[in-house]
Amino acid sequence: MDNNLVVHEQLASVQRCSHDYQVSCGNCRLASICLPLALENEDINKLDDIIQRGKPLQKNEHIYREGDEFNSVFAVRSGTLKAYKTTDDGREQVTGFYFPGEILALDGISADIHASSAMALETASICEIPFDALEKLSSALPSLQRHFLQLMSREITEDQQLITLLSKNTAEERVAALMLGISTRNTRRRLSPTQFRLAMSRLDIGNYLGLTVETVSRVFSRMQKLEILRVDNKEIEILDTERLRTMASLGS
Amino acid sequence: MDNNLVVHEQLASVQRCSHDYQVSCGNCRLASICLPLALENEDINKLDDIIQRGKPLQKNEHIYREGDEFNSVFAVRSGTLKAYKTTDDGREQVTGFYFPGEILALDGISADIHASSAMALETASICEIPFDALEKLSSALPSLQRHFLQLMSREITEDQQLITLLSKNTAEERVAALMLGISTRNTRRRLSPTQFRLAMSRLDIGNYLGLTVETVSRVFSRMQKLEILRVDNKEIEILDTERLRTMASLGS
DNA sequence: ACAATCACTTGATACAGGTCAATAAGCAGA
DNA sequence: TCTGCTTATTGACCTGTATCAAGTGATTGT
Repeated sequence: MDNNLVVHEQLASVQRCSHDYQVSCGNCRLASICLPLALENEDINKLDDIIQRGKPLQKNEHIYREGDEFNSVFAVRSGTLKAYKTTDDGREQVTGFYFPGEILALDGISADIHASSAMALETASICEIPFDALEKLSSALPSLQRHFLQLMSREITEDQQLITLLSKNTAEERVAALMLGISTRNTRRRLSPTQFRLAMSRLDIGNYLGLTVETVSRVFSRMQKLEILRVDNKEIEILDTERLRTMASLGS
Repeated sequence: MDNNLVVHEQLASVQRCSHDYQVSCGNCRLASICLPLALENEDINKLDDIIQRGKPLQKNEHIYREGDEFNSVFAVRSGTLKAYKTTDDGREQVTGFYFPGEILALDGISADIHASSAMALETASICEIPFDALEKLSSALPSLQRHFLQLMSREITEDQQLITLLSKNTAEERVAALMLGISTRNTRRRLSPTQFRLAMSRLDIGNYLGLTVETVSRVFSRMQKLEILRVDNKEIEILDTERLRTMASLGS
């Protein structure tokens, strides 16, 4: 319990830094994993000029909704977001979770209309990057063009991994893979790879992984019993990364 | 039976046209749905200059394999291909089928290594587009840059649709959606939307849709009994597009 | 501080689709 | 044309996860 509090405080303080409206790409601690990656200082300023920083989003607020006109892509500065589509019969499909440094709305480029909705799972701040300006700047800066194409390609490979997960893996394997994924992304962001708070509900997790809430809950309970995870509501501690990894890659 | 033969002949003759090695983007009948889309005549020639056309691939030949160095993307000129990944435990996950006019290997950009393998499901011819040259040309031709980004974005939205399909839909709905998808793509390519020959095996279909061969086979049989499809081995005729559509969108 | 609502857990039961098995129909090579 | 091999179909049975149901624990707004 006390432990959890400590983690909260760490997370909160780290995130508070970047809540600063005046932050620029040049001094953003996420620059090394976000769009500016691979840009020279001088070029970062050019990118900086086109980026708009708005006021933080509250929990459950949308950045954009499916069907909205597409004008910008968005970088997460702090907080966690989910992207989701609404199916013809009104149900929801979560297509991804987005953490600081990651880019949203890449699926809107194809039809000039957002193909999914994006909602904050907790208080979050984002950078808006007008797409027209980004395109122009990309033409002039080959390394930015290259990096942006790589980001899009990464989105494709990640979607394909999810496809494989949904198509081939058991409930246990899916949950294990998600926990490992979050752990890895935390490492990149210099946060603890073994202790974190899930911003998303069991419903969102289940929805993302193609499982019901009940199944997700049962898997968590089972993993706790096996002493692979410690689960205290949204607070997760990975106790045995090795066994978790084995579990995720089909117990081979 | 006789009917099927006629369809074969039509397909074969259409494909024979584009088997011509000397074809250029300017006179390729797929120009309107492929990369040249949105380019002026003069610019098409520039694109043409960087494209390499090789000799046709035989059935089961690979264009590239997962892990190969990434240098080019590929456009399908004729035939059908599948892209697939091999999972850690050695199983296969088909991530997509590719028809004439469609672009493969977009998932290789992110890590400069092909993230999947691509195999011909029947005799096929392809255009190789060296990526470095395409990047340079894109910087100079905004409409090419835009179109290429749109292609990548389309790949993302298509993957997301597959994610939804795998996560939410029954076996019947998945197969129905695939048949409709092929029908739609055939329309774009000015082929019959109601009669076609599947280049892929039941195994590939099942693999793509997260189902076993047996289930795919049973679904086909059921749809035949309901007089929605006529199935004669790989030959498919859609008898009732409306009911097929209802089936695909969750019987609502 | 208190409802009232919402999120999560756990158990009992049902069913879609997987697995195993046997057969039939295509197809490639001799 | 025959042979052997691969692919597809069909049936019987089994299992993992959904569904339904009940209860407990969080969170939110007043």
